[in-house]
Amino acid sequence: MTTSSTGTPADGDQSDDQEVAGLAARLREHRLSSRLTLEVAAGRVGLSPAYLSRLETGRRQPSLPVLLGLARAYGTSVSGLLGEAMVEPDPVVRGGAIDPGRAGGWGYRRAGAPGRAMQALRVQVPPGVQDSVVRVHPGEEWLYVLRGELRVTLGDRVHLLAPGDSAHYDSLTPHCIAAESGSGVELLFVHTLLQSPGGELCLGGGPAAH
Amino acid sequence: MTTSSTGTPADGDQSDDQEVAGLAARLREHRLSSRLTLEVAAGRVGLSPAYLSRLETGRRQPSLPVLLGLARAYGTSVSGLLGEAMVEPDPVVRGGAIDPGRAGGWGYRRAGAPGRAMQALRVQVPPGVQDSVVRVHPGEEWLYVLRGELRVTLGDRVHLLAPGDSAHYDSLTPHCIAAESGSGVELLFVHTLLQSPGGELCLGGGPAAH
DNA sequence: CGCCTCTTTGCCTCTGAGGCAAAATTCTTG
DNA sequence: CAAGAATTTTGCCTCAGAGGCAAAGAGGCG
Repeated sequence: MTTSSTGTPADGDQSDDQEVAGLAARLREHRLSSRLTLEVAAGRVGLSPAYLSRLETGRRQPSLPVLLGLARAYGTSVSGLLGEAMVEPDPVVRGGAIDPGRAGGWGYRRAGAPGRAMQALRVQVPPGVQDSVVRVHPGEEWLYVLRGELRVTLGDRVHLLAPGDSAHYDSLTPHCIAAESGSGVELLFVHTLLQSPGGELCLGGGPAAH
Repeated sequence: MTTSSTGTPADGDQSDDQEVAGLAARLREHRLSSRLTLEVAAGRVGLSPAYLSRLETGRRQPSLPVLLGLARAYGTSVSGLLGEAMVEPDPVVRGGAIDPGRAGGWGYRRAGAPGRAMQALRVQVPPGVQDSVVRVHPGEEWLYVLRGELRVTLGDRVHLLAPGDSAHYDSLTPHCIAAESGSGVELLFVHTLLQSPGGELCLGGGPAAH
């Protein structure tokens, strides 16, 4: 599914099927590893043993409440039952709804305390400039769009950020930014500083600023 | 069925409802934050806009395939849509199926290299001994049952481990262990050493060994 | 006011969730 | 090996509810 969305609606049928098939196996796995019988496990969730058997053999698909019940009964999460890759939370937080817990770390306004591992900048992205260089480096970055529309590429996903939107991501994911709107973009940029070997921070000029 | 059958098992009805209610809100949130119209979003997943509207207003519950499709369409996980607390993977790994990636860190056998932050022990838990002290300290612990049945309490969950089973958990979760079987338990115990202030490791005697 | 886009609601169909009881299979034990 | 207990699977039925369609609200805008 990391496959970039091809645009066509359903290419997911197969992977869905796979995920659901895995669910059946994982259900059985969990029950057996807890050394429970169908009857006991089913009773615990409020199901009939017959139905649970069908779930574990992939002949039925649980509804949402049943799925939640099973997850709880087995002391795991729905995500765990579905075998979902531990997806890190969406790096994009839209305007207004900025998680105070995260964006609240806003004391580092401007160039923060020198000793800090974090630095904040106010950046002007000129209209034409294409930050074509994809960057990868250790640390963490957070940015917030003040004016204009920003195109942020994180890994293979492209996000369009409007004023008020923000993004928080691991700097190890390949990333690059560019102005989407014709009049340039103004943004706030915060990142951790992991003291590059050279010691200087190459922040001065041009599109290579971040 | 969703109606909790016999009184005992299901206290989950409410939290389930809550989780499902959250789903509706989160669906809308995701779609709006992607600036998609019902029609576009629905088309992308292969649903009718009307149905998607019902999902977002909590008037319908998506089936599993639909849920998976939505998660993919919005670039998140089912877990994310359900707002599941990021559940750390089940600390208990049953016998045989020991994840090689984790249990494989087995080079520290016995008392590992002194400089290492990890140490391994072979522990005898006598029959009667109740390790009633709940421990909390920074670090990580891993244990493996060789003989007998071990009762491991992690947080508020009690796990029964048979020979071949293992558990891997953060030492910050309150934990205590005890012999379940009458003839005592024999286990391997590995943990990180975060150099206690006192400097000594109080490993010598009795039930306080870990 | 009329037109447009977007969302919600009424209503219908028909799949498939889920229970029950009987059959099949596996595990014990004499 | 046969009798019996425990566990899992299958046949069959019912009915809630998933999900589509088309029409009815709800805002914006000229």
